[in-house]
Amino acid sequence: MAVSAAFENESLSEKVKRTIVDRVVDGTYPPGMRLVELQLAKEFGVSQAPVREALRELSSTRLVENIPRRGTFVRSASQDDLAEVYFVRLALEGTAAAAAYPALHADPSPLRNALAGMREAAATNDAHGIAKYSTDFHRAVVVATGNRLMLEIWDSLYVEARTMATVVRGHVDLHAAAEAHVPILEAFESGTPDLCTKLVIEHQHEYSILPQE
Amino acid sequence: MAVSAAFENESLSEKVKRTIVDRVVDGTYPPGMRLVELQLAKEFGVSQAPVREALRELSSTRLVENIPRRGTFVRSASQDDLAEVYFVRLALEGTAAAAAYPALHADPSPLRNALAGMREAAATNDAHGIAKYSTDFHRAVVVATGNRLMLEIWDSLYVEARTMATVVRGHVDLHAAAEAHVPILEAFESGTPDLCTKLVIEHQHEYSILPQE
DNA sequence: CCAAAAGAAATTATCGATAATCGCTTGTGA
DNA sequence: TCACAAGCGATTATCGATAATTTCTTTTGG
Repeated sequence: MAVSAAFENESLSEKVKRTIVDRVVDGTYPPGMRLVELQLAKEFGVSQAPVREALRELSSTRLVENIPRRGTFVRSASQDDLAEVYFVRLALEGTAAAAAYPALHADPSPLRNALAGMREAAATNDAHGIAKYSTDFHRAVVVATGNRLMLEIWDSLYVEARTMATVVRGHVDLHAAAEAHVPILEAFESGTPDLCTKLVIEHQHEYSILPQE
Repeated sequence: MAVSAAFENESLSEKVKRTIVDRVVDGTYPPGMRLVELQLAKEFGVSQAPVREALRELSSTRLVENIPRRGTFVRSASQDDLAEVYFVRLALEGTAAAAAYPALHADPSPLRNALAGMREAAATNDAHGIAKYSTDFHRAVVVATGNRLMLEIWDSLYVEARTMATVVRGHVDLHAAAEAHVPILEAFESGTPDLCTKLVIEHQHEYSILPQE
């Protein structure tokens, strides 16, 4: 079978979705490529329905673009598109930071664990790991607000996938990427809500500019 | 035929979608109600596929909730849920305001038109109109950032639908609601980006608290 | 009388087939 | 030669039917 079978309890359309996400992220399906429903269905050994469903869902997250009656295409990860994502992250995470302060000040372990993960990944030169734990770190801030809607929206930005693409392609200094999170952690531990917001926003700005060569 | 036929060129699933949105907003499908695919299909005279597709899409916009293999349900518009929406709006619109400043300072007509619409609606005691133009006003701020992703996310919050529900049910003073937007307009015309952000956030706060009786 | 299990009913997920539509190619007439 | 229309191949949108799963009901054993 072509689609991953990792999560046994998953629906077909979810498996298909994960597979397509992977292939878009790793470049197997390059930007602009047309994704034909029946073609993918054949490739994955399923019928059109789950593929169509997966594509529609990915379209709502902007990983692909669906034009009615015409088809769906892999979105270009152009600089402009990435900039839009970073701006939205800035809005969400910046606002989330102050709201998350009480919870994370009381228990900063989610941030600490993520930082520890990043450091270990940096030590072993593990780009995947950096992407994962960096995502964990930022996600923890949103989680700590207790706002499920914001978390859902944040998740729909596919931060991990995009971070991975950036890290893998962009020759990012892994150690520096890990340590860049330290001031934010410290602000939650011993700073103020406003400082947290400020640092999160600055952090976002750095990365929204860095990734271009 | 049960589904509206207004836009002739629309796909079935879009017609179905619009119909469901209408019925959720006007309370025909009350919060918590289970929406059974084949049942709706029969009601609308279509097959399961377009209904399923419509429901999935509405699920991605959070108007309904889809639980895999279990069904989809109309989301409750509880106070908590509304608070989450307002917090996300605060994050998006607050951040958008400063970024929108140059464009709206140069040409504040979208805001002016929306305000004019609100005033007219208030004069004729038109709750629908207030909801529509108030939505236009806030949306214009997001539009002016030029960030399509943020606009899509903002749109997915169904601000107009929720505003309408609030206005219709909540005995809101229409004149006051209209005039509350004046300081924001003035800030874009003759203030600073930071002031815009500040006022937009305050405006959001007011309304995130007002609607409870 | 109650808890667990077996069976039945309802509903979602998926399938394979067909209808509708789109974009391209080819042919036609000026 | 070129604008345009008819025809064709490819693909999306929709259908009706079936498989898989969940939920509800009933039965069984203690």
